[in-house]
Amino acid sequence: MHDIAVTTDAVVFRVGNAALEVLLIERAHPPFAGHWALPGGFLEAGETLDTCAARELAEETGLANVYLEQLYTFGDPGRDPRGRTVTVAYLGLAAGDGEPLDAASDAAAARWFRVDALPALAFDHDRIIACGIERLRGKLRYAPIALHLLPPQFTLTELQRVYGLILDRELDKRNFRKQIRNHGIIEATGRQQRNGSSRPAMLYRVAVPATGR
Amino acid sequence: MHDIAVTTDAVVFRVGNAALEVLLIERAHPPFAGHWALPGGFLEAGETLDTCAARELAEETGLANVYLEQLYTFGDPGRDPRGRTVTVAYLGLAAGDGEPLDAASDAAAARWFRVDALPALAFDHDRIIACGIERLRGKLRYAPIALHLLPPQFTLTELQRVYGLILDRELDKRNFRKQIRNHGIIEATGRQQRNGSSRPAMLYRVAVPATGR
DNA sequence: CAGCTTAGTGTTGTCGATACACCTTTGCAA
DNA sequence: TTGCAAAGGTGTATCGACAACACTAAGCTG
Repeated sequence: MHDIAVTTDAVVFRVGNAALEVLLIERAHPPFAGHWALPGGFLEAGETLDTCAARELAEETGLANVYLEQLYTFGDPGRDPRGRTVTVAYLGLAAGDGEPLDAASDAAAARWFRVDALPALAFDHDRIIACGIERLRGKLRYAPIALHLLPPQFTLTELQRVYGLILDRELDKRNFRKQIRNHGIIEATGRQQRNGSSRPAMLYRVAVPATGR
Repeated sequence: MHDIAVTTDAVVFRVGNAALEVLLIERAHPPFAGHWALPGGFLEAGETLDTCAARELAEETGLANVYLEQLYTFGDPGRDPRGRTVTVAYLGLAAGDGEPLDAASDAAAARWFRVDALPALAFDHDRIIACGIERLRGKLRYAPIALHLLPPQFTLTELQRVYGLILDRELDKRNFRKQIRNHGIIEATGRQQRNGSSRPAMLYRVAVPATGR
């Protein structure tokens, strides 16, 4: 109506080898062609904002089945050289087990970048990523979102690594395990995982809180 | 660009006589003329989202100098019968001391309603208010936002009343005062307030954390 | 000055968070 | 076969945050 465009952008995190990583695409078209940016694009006629974020993410990077929640909306005039654009940013969490990426649509490439070594970014996407990190850290303290950053079965050491890397500090193994057990949101599967030449670790999964009865 | 309009809406709370209240306007024009709704309106060319929310609130209700922060963005297709509209909702907090309201612009009237006795609302504004209450309760636990619901000087009893009404449960006076003192975000002014025929109460204000030095 | 109304104050028990060190299980190589 | 390297797994003591709980103080009114 007032010549305003609405887009969504997704800040998708995973925990890589040794650091928190964010998913970026290389823009195939102007503006900012050749620059790295968050996956996202224009809201289409019949779809919800949530759907738009998931669709654009899948189109440009091939990632599906990613946890997504709304993050913040950015609409400063001048943030897009094409004209007035309001973007609804989403926070996404992907398991670190390396679902393959598949750049397509407006993306020339798609890659994970360590959050402490980001390239130059298009638009105000650096601000949006900073906002995402802040939210991720904050929410980790009171919500079990870290589970979205792991495959369906995982060891306690892996889970602790996720917390440690996001909060950027070392955690005590015994205290960590005690907390997790008290909250009771995960449960042991019977299975174990062997990691090379050391003692195997118990695998855990998210506990479903006694449906039915 | 894609025939999408962007608006802002403000969910402004205050603590009234005996309950949490939200500010509504009576819509002067279709759609939903005569219905109650949140104050808000279309984003204009050069302004930020924050500015738009403050401007629309001031235009329609006369309230200025209200604390505002972004809440959530609603964009489901069908939420506005005129066509596709995405609204960025804001959470607002006003002091309960009764700055007078002044309905104008698209508002035929402006009034405070108890959140437990809301009229029928336009659009999806009931959902937006529910979202605002949830955020207010959640944030109260870890951020000193209750101070925005009081005048610059206030008594501890008043502050406790604010917390109690928002959380909807009784709080222990001694424990409450201990917590507040420990957090150290407010300080005593020298002044006292007389409330009729009883002992006067000490007035407090927000402590500025030692600027300068 | 008696009585009403609101302001203001401390102690105790419980629970969650932190700090901290050793034994166990496996694979591999000497 | 043994011993060594590498990661898994476990318990206790201390401290600070939070909940429960009852009386005295100051001012006004009749």
